[in-house]
Amino acid sequence: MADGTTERVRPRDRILETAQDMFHKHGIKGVGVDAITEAAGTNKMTLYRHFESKDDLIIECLRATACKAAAIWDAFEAEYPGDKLAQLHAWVRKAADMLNADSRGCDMANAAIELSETDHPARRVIKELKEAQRDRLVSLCRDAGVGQAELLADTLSLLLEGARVSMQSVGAEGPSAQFVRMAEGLIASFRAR
Amino acid sequence: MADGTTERVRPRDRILETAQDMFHKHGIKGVGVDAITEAAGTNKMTLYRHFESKDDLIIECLRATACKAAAIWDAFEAEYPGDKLAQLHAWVRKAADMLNADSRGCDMANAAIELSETDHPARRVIKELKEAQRDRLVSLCRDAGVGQAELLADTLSLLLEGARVSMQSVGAEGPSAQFVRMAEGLIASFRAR
DNA sequence: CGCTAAAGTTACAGACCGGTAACACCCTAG
DNA sequence: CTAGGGTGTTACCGGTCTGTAACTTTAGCG
Repeated sequence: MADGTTERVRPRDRILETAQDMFHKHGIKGVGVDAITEAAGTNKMTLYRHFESKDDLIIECLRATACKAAAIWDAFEAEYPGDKLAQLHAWVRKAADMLNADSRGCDMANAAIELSETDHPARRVIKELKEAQRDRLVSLCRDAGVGQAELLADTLSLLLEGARVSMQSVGAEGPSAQFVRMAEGLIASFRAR
Repeated sequence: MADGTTERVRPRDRILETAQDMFHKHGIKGVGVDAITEAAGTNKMTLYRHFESKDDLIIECLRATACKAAAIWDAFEAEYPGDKLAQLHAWVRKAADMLNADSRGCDMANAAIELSETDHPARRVIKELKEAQRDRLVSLCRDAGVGQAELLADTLSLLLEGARVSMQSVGAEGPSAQFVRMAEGLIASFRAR
């Protein structure tokens, strides 16, 4: 303990990272600020000096995860520069990898379900970030030369979203196990016409 | 108030009905037993005389909603006796209707997300009930004479599950708006081969 | 009527929650 | 060396949560 990694990083970043991880694993309402600060090696006062409230922390966490997701998208472009179809297949592969590696699904979708209050401040952020991801997938499908790009993108979106939640209800051996086959079949089908 | 409807129904059933409704609207962790009993026109002691714990109440609520879902399935058979393909299309229509009528999604999926503890007693019930629904959809697809019935059923499952959660994150104008077109397209595509 | 079982009432225990106040500390910039 | 901002510590507030105890009231039924 007391290693450089833990000590050098600013408390705010440690809190943000820890909160992301704990919200993801245990859900937002399943984690209290005390548990977060303790796991982050700090205390509640420091948290409230950097974040207005727990709701504010939640929002910052969602923005942070959205940033990480954007970095993954950028990696597709870096790996297959200009080849949008290859990037689309990479998206399918990456989505499947993340399904297998983690069974707690999408933080934003989970948050939307947990925070049922329609006027919760996090809701508009969730919608905004999810719409950005949707736009990105639509663009990818369109630039890959697929007809009805929006319909394909939306179908893939729902498939992935469904796979992530199905994982949590029926488990990994359920319908989500066929995600890659479904997605690839859809892409092929949309390209054929 | 104090009308026959409220008074005649046994407290246990009133609690069960009210809890289902409130869990659905506000989430499981978003509503306490006090609020449930008050809304049900009774009190906490009576609740705990009929249910061992809140977890027990949760499980009974999930079983009750599964029963209601089963009744909807039975209605398909009653409306199109023997015509499995018509029943499959009725399933799509009904799913879309429920998407439009209510934006809080599937109680079982929501519960699975909210109750992140892997050993929560409700988890095995959720899995069991979801698997039963999956089996039913697979049978319907198979009996409708569709090749690769399991794959079609699983794809439709994920699409619907995704639509229900997408509804809660991006809203009704998001990808879920295309659910019927996607589902019908898939059925047609699977039947064509 | 009178008995009994179910239901209502009140109060409480013990834990946890988000959030704040007051104060001591330490590290670094000047 | 010193001043000051960031951080840690402790204690606390008011509220909510699940669950229980003891007692009173009500309702059905022979």
